Amino acid sequence: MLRKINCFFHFPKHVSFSSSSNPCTCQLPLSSFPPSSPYLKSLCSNGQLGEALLEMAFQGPAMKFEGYDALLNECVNQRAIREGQRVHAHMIKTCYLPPVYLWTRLIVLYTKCDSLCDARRVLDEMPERNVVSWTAMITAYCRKGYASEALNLFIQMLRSGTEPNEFTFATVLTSCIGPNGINLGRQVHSFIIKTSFESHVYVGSSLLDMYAKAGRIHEARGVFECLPERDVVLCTAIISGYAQLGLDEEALALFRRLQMEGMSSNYVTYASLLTALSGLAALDHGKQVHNHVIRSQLPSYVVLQNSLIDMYSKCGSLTYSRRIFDSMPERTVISWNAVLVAYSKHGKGNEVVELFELMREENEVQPDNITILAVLSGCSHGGLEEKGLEIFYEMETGRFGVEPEIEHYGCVVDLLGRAGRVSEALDFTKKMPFEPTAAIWGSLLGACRVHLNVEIGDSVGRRLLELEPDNAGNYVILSNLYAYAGRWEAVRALRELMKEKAVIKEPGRSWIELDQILHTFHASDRSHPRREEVSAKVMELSVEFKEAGYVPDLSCVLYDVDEEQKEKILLGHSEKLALAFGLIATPKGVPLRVIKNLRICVDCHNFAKFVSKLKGREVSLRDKNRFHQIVGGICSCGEYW
DNA sequence: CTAGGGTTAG
Repeated sequence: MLRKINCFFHFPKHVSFSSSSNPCTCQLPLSSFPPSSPYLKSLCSNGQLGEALLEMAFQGPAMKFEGYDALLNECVNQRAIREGQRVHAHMIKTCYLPPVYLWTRLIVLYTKCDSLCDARRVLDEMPERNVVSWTAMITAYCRKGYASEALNLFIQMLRSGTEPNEFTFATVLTSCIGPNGINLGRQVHSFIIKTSFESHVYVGSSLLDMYAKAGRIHEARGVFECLPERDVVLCTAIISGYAQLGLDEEALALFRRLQMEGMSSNYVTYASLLTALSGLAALDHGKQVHNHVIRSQLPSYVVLQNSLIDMYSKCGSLTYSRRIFDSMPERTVISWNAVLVAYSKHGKGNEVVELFELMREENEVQPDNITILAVLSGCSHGGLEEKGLEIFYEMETGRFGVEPEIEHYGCVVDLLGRAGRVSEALDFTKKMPFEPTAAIWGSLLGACRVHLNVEIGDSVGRRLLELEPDNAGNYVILSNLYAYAGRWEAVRALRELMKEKAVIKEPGRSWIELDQILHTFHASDRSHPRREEVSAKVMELSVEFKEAGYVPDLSCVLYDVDEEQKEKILLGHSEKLALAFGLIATPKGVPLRVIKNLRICVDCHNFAKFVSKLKGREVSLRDKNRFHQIVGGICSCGEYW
């Protein structure tokens, strides 16, 4: 209605203006009034999409490029798909022939409104396409995770003779992520070199990320070093590349170097850095990053807060972890998962269950498969097998909206095995709808070792060795079990088999952080400046502990040497070195926080209990899977890990 | 008009 009034107001003015240039205009019928593009544009820029659509209807076939452009622009801004469809329909009805630009705006509109089919239809039906139209569609497929559609379309684009540009390359490479995409990615890389886009930062970041995510970190680094220009995203990509591969020291070192060279950081950079610090359990560094984040008054980014939750928990500080979680103005499922995992790894089963109940009560975010995994493994580590089973059966009814996957079944096997219900666990693996993985057999074997079930352990262990002949850990556990049972012949046979298959054990490393320095120890590495002193201290402790009842567990040594040698090997284990160093280098009563890259061995676990009891230190040991919080000789793991 | 890096688990 408003428009009509306006129209009449404008009428006389318009006629007088037009008549001066073209005297015939005043006789034209009403429908051919020259349209008021500025008016339509102002409606659009005010966000009055409804009014603007009325104006469009009023103008009918007189609609011009500017009007459509303004309308589509605002539809994109508002993600207004229905309104956009009306504009689209109007073009068709009035036989308007849009230029490529407008067709492309339609594609963009549909992709931003998650209507990829509509977008694709436009692309297929428009009379001609340019690089932007193709790229917009490819980008949409990439973002939605439709990698093969994206790549097919890219190929179709090349066949059509359209030259890709830097936008196309930056986006299409994100669909070459993963082991299968790498070959195609290399081809795209050579194409990029041929077309001279290889020094473009956006293209470079994408390329780098592709190599990093395929585990080809040297190639990623090569791309990084060759780029003439660097920005935050590129620097973050290489740092997170290292961090995601567990190359935490490299990530940290590179961050330091780049920072000295003047790199700017943003919240993504910090999140990636925190991932590396979590891996290293570098609490002092982590706190420094946290302080920096607070001081620089960054807005509250959920992603960054999530990283902080994880960092504190993996550095052993559950309190801080929870504090971050509680202070967050908004949380995603990842925030909940991170804090659930935190409690789970610390063996706090009750807290896990409590928090999960709170999550369901608040009902702001829906649990996902990882949530349930964290809860189940929390119940397992926390000794709540009945509760865990209850939750698993509830999951099977579909109550959480998450379908049970093989990992969930694995948790139940772990749960039953840990509770000593080993044969039930074995039955469960037979009944579950998945083929058991090596991890599941491994957890069952662990249960057999702890509960000394040689019969099941024997058959499970054999299957496991067939399935995973290269994993040294399996040989160790099975050998432990045979040793407990006094089956020395079997121990020997296992050792032969290991030699035959040339299984290489990943070297065990342990470290401890003192004043922002990580002191790393390794059984056969003598590079630490105080290494001699540390070894002497271990010997001294061993003597002292033996008087108090410590008996070295020689079954932890797989080498075929005499007992004296075995004991010597045990005393060289990296965990003991790190503990001894902690005792030497910190004042009495200070808790010791030791991190190990592998599972901790039974003997070292025992040794640590003596440290806590006889030396009056709380010992926090983080191994590959979980935390061992040892106070007064009692460990939070309940002797099962 | 079209583009790159990120947090939980394993």
